[in-house]
Amino acid sequence: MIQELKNSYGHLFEDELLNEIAQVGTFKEVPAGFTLMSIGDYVRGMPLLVSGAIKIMREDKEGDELLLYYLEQGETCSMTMNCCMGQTKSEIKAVAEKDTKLIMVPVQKMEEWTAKYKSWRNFVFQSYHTRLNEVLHILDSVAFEKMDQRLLNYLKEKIRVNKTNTIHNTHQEIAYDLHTSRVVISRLLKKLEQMGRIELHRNHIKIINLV
Amino acid sequence: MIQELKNSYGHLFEDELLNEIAQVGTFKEVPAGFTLMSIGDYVRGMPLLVSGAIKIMREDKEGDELLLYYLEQGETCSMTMNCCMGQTKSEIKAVAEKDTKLIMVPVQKMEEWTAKYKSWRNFVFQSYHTRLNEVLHILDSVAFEKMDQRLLNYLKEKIRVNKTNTIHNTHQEIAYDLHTSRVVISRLLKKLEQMGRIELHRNHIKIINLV
DNA sequence: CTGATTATGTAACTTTTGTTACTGTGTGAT
DNA sequence: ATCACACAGTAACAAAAGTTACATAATCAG
Repeated sequence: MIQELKNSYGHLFEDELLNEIAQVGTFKEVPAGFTLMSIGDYVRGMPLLVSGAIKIMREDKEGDELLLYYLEQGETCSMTMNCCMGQTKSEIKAVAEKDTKLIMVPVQKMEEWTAKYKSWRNFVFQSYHTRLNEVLHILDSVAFEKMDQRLLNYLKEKIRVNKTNTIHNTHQEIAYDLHTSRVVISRLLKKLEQMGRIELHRNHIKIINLV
Repeated sequence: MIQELKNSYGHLFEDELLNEIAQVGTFKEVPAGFTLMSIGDYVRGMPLLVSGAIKIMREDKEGDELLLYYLEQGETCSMTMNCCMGQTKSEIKAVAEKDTKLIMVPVQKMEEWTAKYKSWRNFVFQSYHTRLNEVLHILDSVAFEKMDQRLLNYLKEKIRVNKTNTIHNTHQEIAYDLHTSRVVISRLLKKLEQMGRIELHRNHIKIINLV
């Protein structure tokens, strides 16, 4: 584990902190599609991403969903910290977007390290900073843009995170992520295909040019 | 200033920190409607609210606006911290909702105090925590609710912050806050009036019962 | 008082999004 | 092969939100 840790976090944390993480953290490997957290779960640990990506979604009591952002290598989830601090249950859902390796750190360590290590403090602040900005961008997208533009943003982000030109999702899954209906997504995707920007296939979409 | 400071922050910070704030902070008093910050402004200080309330709005380059939340006594703006950390320009607009008293603290002090005072650290974390949650709730509202419900939420929050049953706004102003058009707001307000839940007047709305 | 300005009411229409319903077509299990 | 099922295409319609246009009423400056 210590090697994985150093590769992803060596440039961020001092050796002493890396050792502490190695001591109290537990290594986890989850396959794509694995649900790491659901709405209502109690938060026990803080994830430090080593490789892969995790999809973070907002989910309300009625089961309405909305994609917030992806966690990637070297990142953590400030939403988790958020829940820990408030002693509240999770209001988000976390699903592995790819096969993912991560280290879980008990939440009790968080405050201790915040006082002890400047690098940890910066990491936590940086994380809050990034997540707040990402949530703001999603808010911009939902509040100011129409569904066709939101779909384009979605496809672009998806190929960035997955480093591929083929998106392996059904129209229904995309509809869930954007909180709309399958018919709406099929309609808009068909338009993109007619513009020659994508190719539609069963269970996957080939990206030609999103500009 | 030290007295104002103690009233609002005495229970949060130790005396030593209160003294430091008093030394480097500048006291400010602004009237309702005063714009404290616009999009593109550089962030020079961090506001500590002493009394009153400040309306925080998201604003994009096209001038689209959306109300995010209100800052109240004893609170600060993590959006400000957010901007400071990233060395970026402000992506929000701040307007005094009521006559407001506040203390401006130079941003340079932030990191220094974060290392030095546990109470400050907690305050900053708590602030990020609260703001992230508030932005999430706005996101829920925009993503999952229809305009009639969003308008109700808006009116409720407005009377809570202003501690009054009369809202002194034009329909156009409300439309800006919710990022919709004046006609839509007039339409929905008229429905609420017909339900006997509000009374409409020129330049103000009397709240009867929002349940 | 008069005229200009601002706020509101409302009709008529368009656009966008959401819903229902039905079709056809791959895919995989047996 | 055949059956069941999940996925996608599409039409027809409904609902919500946005737009344009105009009328009327309150307010204010001169």
